[in-house]
Amino acid sequence: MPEELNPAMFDPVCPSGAMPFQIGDKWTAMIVICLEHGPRRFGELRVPLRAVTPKVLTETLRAMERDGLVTRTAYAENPPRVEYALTDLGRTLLTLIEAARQWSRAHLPELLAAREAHGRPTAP
Amino acid sequence: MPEELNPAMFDPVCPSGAMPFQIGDKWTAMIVICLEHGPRRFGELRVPLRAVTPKVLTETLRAMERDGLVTRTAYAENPPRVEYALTDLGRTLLTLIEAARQWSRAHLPELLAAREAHGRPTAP
DNA sequence: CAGAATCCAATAAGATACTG
DNA sequence: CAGTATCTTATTGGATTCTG
Repeated sequence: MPEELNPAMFDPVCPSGAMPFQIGDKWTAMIVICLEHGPRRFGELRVPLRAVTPKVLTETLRAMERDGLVTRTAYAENPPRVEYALTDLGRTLLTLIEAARQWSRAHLPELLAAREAHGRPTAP
Repeated sequence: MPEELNPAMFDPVCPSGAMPFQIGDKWTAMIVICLEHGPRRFGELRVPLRAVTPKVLTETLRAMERDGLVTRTAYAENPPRVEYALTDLGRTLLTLIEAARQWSRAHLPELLAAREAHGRPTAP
């Protein structure tokens, strides 16, 4: 069973917002990363993804389920418990995410520098 | 000097719209691919990208220029001529694009099948 | 706990027309 | 040719509130 998710996993210092690519929609890649080491409950995902409203998180998870990237398992308990897990297909995205991360480590600083340099001349 | 760009390069049969990832904004990856084998003029890019309005194409190219992905060279001629070319940084995106294409070849059919299967039960 | 329902704001993008 | 200028629309995402 996996450890608890680090609340600061996707903090602003993590430049995921500046990356020039996106897997699925805005939160898909982060969800995949959260599920990498085992299933997670809805509330668990909300910890590192506290910037996402439950509505959007639900929408994203439903879309991922529809695309065969995650499974949703609801246990008939009280209080309710729902677990999300990566499918084999969803797991294949990890390779791509890792490639994106490697690109970022290697080249994102250069991109951001270029953005800075071009941002200044047009700034008021 | 490169051949002319194939107008059908990104036709609807090309599932780029269904891919669960995106490099830059909507048209960035296609522009990178168009520039892979050498510089291209604005009008040349409009051939395979005829679904893009000049406004959006300009915006995308400007953003890419700002991020150091392409260079823009305007020749003081009449009629005017402008050429866009990949920078070294822009060229590094080709690796990532190729990774995305490989993922698609390997797994996109499965994703689309899952989407089909889940789409039917909820359809009215 | 795991969401559903409703409403709203921001952004992206397309249509259209015009110009140095 | 290579854009610019407006305008309008569509899509996302977020805020807020409520519930089985």
